[in-house]
Amino acid sequence: MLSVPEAQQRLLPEMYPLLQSRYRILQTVQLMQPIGRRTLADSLKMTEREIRKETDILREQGLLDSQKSGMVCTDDGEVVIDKLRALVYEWSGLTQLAKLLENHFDLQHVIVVPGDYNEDDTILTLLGKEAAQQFMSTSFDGQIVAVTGGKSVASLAQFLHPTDTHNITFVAARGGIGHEMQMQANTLVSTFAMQMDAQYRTLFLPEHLSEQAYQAMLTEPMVTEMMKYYDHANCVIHGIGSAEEMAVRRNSSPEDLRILEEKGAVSEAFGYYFNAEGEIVHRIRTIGIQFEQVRRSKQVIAVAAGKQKVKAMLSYFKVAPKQTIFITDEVAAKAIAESLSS
Amino acid sequence: MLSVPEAQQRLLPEMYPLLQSRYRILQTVQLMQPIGRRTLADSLKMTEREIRKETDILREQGLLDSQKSGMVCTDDGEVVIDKLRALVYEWSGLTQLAKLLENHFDLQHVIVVPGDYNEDDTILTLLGKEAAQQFMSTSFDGQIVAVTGGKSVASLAQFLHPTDTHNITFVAARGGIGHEMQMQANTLVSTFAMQMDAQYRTLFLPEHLSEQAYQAMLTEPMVTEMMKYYDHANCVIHGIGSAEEMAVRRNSSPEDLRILEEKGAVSEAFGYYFNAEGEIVHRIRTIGIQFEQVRRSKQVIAVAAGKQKVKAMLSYFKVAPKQTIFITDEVAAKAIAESLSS
DNA sequence: ATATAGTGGGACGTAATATAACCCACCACT
DNA sequence: AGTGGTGGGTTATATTACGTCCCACTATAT
Repeated sequence: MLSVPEAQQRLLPEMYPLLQSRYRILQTVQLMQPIGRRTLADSLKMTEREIRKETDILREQGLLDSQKSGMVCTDDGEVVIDKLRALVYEWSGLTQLAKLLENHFDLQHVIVVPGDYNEDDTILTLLGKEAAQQFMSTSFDGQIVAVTGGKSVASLAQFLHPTDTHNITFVAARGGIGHEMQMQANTLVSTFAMQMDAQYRTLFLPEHLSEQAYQAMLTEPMVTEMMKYYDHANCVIHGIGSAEEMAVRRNSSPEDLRILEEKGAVSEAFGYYFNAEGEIVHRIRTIGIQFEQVRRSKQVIAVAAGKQKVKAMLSYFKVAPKQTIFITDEVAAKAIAESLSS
Repeated sequence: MLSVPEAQQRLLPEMYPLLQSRYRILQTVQLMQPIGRRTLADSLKMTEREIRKETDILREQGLLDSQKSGMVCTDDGEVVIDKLRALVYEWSGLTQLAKLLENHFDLQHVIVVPGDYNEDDTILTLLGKEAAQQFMSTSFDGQIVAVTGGKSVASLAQFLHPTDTHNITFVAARGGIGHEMQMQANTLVSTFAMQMDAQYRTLFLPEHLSEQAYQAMLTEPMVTEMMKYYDHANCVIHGIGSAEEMAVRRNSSPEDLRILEEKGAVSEAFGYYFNAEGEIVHRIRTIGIQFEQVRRSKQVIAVAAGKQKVKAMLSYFKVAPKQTIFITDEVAAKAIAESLSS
């Protein structure tokens, strides 16, 4: 039997793509407000005219407001976005995709965000929004949150805000001093903490330690303190990297690169490298959270998107903790689904 | 707070008239199938091109099928029509209109069908469909149904079909031999009975009897039998006429016409004439069901539509039995609502 | 058997609309 | 004070929608 929305879609087939595109526009305005026509058109890979036509209608409907500084989403607009999210995701097959991944990888929850991470600038923002929402909706007093680096994890920052929970502590999941300060764990924990009026602990350490230096560090007070935090972490927020990409970004030694290639490393997460079968084949020699500690954590939020990371995801999720909440984009999810069915 | 359909409508305001017109087309095809583009266009007062565009889409969606003899509604199409009826009526404000009349006239149920009885040929069919549905859904074994004449009542015929109830008897609510055989009570009861595999009783009598003839008739066996039926009628299906119209159609005597005008007759139902206050001011002198017998009937179905009958409706419903189910068209309902608010 | 009214599909010139690419005055930052 | 981004306006052009016929066919009624 047909449901009413199905019947409606049957009678008005052209409604579906229209709704989807208009929803996307309104959603993007909400995320990037205030924003102008041209910037919006660039961001969504649409023509200025198309944007103009749709925004005119949205403005007429009172979902959008045009100010001197650009277009902003009205309160009504936000309500509409919230109300229709489930419907749009359902129609786009995103819910089904999510369920598929959820079952296959045996994860707690999977959220698939519409669009292509590589094509659309707003996807990263969407990922962050969903992830932040997931995190905040389950946060509790005295929570200890381990956070890794990376663009995906960084995307949460703008959506974190103080909740009625207190005494949350963000800790950098790994020590490190890198080039891209903006994306580093140490930077992120301080940003996150600031957004949420919470505490944070950083760990500034060289990325690659010699065996002696490593052993020496283990007894340092600041390190033992961090280890204690790692042991009591209630939540881990992390990204998933493709092995090559990560190794290059960390400008690993030629020796390390050789080892990684030799051992068939495909994915990386919290300093561990996994091969295609999900086995740990290497670990960055630095202070950081242990995989076992991640496994014991009550909640794990994994954020990763983009087609280029599909292989890495397929590898890592062979061993990922079951309590993981995974947030990704449509393109990656579809690619995963395809590789599973073939 | 906004509901999902409301939010949808907010985001896609142009969807509403489109849905409405497309629904109307599909509905009309169902009622008049097989039907061609041009006939359909004439019937709906639309251009052929518009009909063509919409039917092309409907055909593509598998809701319609084009045969040599014309377009027909597929099974899927009928399902879609059923599923969306409530939604379309709701959006058109028909449900609200119906509730308004229901409350004001204190009736059991009011159904308002979209469109203008005078403009659109399909409205009569729609009225009949709804009325027939109401009747059949409440029919029971051994039911005695009194039926009057008129186009509105006749419209039920094509939608009546055998149900799992037995021993239904249709009886002509009034005796009569008129010109328009197709619309006469005697003709209708036989048609209704044939459609439903039921019994029927007719009463062929002159319309206007002299006092002596009337008194003589009362003792006739066929008349007394009918009287007994009237007394046990469980259901009355009738139309509502405007007084002038009816009097003319029945080519009443100049004397009667004078009396009617003098007494301010506005509406007519089962041979009774009512003035604007709903008081009985006249009665056709012929054998027929008594108003008191109608009042005692378990169910009363009144069918009447068209702007020209609004005054009559306003008059009759001042005294209509509370168990009446009233089926009318949008234009009439709106006119009534307006006259109530002013 | 034949006439006729009605059918779906096709075609075409025209009218209406959408489109892309600008310009402009203005504002908020830097 | 400069500069990049903003919404609004405009215009020639491309595209689509539209109304209106024509055609071959068929089912029904005469």
